[in-house]
Amino acid sequence: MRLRLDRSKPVPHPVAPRRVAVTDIAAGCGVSRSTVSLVLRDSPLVNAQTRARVQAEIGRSGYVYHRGAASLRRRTSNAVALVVNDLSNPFFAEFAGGVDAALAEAGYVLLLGSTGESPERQHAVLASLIEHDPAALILSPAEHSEPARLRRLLGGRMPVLVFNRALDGAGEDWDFLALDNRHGARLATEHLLQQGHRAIAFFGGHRDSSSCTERRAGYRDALEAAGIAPVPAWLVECTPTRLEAARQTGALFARDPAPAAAVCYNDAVALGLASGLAARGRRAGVDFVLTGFDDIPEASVSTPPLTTIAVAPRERGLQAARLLLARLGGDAETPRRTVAPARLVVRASSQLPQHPILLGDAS
Amino acid sequence: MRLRLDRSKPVPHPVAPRRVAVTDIAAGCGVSRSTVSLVLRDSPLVNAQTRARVQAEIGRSGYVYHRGAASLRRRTSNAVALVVNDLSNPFFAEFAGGVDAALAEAGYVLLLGSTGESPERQHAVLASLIEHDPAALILSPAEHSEPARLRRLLGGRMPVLVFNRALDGAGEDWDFLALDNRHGARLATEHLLQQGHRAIAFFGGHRDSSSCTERRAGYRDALEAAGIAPVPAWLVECTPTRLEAARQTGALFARDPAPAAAVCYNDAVALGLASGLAARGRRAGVDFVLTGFDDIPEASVSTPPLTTIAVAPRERGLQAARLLLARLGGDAETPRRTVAPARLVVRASSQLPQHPILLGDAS
DNA sequence: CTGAAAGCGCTTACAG
DNA sequence: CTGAAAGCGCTTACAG
Repeated sequence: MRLRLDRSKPVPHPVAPRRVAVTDIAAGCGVSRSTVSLVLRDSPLVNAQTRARVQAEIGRSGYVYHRGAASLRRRTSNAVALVVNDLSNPFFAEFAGGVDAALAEAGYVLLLGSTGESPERQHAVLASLIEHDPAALILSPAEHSEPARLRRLLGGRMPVLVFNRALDGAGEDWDFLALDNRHGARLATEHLLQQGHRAIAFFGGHRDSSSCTERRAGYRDALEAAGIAPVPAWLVECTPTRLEAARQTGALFARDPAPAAAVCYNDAVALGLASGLAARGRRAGVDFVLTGFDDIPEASVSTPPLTTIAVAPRERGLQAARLLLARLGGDAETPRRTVAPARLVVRASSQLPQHPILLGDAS
Repeated sequence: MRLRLDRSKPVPHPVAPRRVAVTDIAAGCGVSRSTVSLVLRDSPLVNAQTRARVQAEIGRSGYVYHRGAASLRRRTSNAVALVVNDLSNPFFAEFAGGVDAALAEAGYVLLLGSTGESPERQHAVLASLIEHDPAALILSPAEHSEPARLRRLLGGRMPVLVFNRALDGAGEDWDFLALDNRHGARLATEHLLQQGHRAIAFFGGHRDSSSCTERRAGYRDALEAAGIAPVPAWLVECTPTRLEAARQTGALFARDPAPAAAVCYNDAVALGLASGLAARGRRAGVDFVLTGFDDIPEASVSTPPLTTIAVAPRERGLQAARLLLARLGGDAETPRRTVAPARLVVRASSQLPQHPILLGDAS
């Protein structure tokens, strides 16, 4: 799917008729265009009766303010661009919903693009969006993004907030809103430790993704704090989809001793693991415990319901938009890096029913 | 949450420095602005060497095409506005994802807004979006929208496609992409009938919403075709959320004889009903069967997995965008009303295990 | 094949 | 308090 950045074709239409413009309003009520403009922008300079006449004419004529023209002249914009991975992913959909809500409330408009995790597509989408001169950009970078290339494309044109995935070296002046991956994974691991488990794997994700690295670090933190040496064979990689996780289930049990619990990279992986276990005659939450990450809607209705780490993506969206709006408002105080809290949500998948069996070499 | 349509404040910034514009490119390589413009738009009129020089200068200078200015002059736009209910709803998130993909492929950009089912918010959001002069609009109307008011606001300015909810009387020139609610509900009902059930309720939704009316009609169609008279007490209304559905479960069993099966308004309602049944000691898919509508992601992982009607929201998004792009391209052939197919997805919730018990007065 | 001029719809000093 | 003039960045006839 190639993006056409072709400028010749957007509308092969017969040219539109001239629209109602300030000129028409001015003529319609015998004032100058300047006066109409002042009325539009609620200037206190205009005489009340003049204002009323102009407003009546505006109502009558079906006039629509042309923001493009105003932005061109004033060199400002009330659009904010948001680029995410994919709206089919509820995490990003919720995030986008939060961004949208905060922007609408502030009178801004949202320009949306998606990358589908492809740096090429990301480049094309951003190139297309910046032509619309957004006042700011919120970017959840595709995996394998090149910070320097993004920097070159976006320049210092506008405030940029990077979400979710670090973009090291892209520039000190870009904001970064991070999820607390490390702490979240630590919470999940500690929760399993507290229930007496010691043979705990880390399942899913790709080592070269920053969020996976961070979550693994949190897992290791918790194990080390408990005096447990991580078992390398218990770090199982897999593409973070349900299907792949189900397929990779066997890898968890390839070596002896096998783990009896797993901190999963995310909820999709955890749900896949649960069905992979079922296929091998084991039951999640009964003879194997696990935790997820994200708290997607399915987590609470799956069987068993999934213990997971909630990151409140909608709240992150609100937060991201507000942070950026504050920058637009001239705020130079707020630190560039914000880490959003992660919260443990305990459900049945991590709790053995009735007679908890302590597995592994519990001390 | 009031929308500010205030025009004075979007950017309280110090004014931006002048950007690199065609004038600079022209000066930078000793040609006129006209020539630069022709190069930008890939005109074949330009001499190959001149073109090369101009392109080199464009690359060097970090020039970014200003679509706002071009659109102003040409009276065109390559933005399309999309207004949905709420991105937190996976149905709309998927739909928006499809719209986005089709638009991006065609070189268009997406302006997104959401109504949260409020006609007031919808009005404000649309008023804000049209100031950005979108080439077309895709609108999934909020419940209780007033067609005439929308018509007044939007005028005949641009092609409009209404999705999902009929907007009668808004204008013959607007496209309408409908889901086949009636046929979908009929399929679900027939599926239950084929398994021998006759005591089938219709559960959830509000009578005054068009999609509920249509789905009820499909339910009635199937019953009547099977020679069964609908029992009025088996039409149970409830707000289509999981929680409300769980609360209303009792209403299904208020009268004797009680139904032993239900066609639910949507998946959320069906899942709520399943937990409401559990709370009363009945098990969905074991001693009560049910179907949903939408095929949300949870449907396949719930317990039991939910038989439902798939409407493929992402495909609807692609379809909506393509339809509108065709209109922009001058297509006058395509009929104004399109009905998207609904497909039955059979899972365990509608199938009694092992020994199907025929309930009600099976003939 | 290239350039000078006008204009899209708005706003902003600057006069009055 | 109001108006005439210039200009944001682009494109489009029209000459040459």
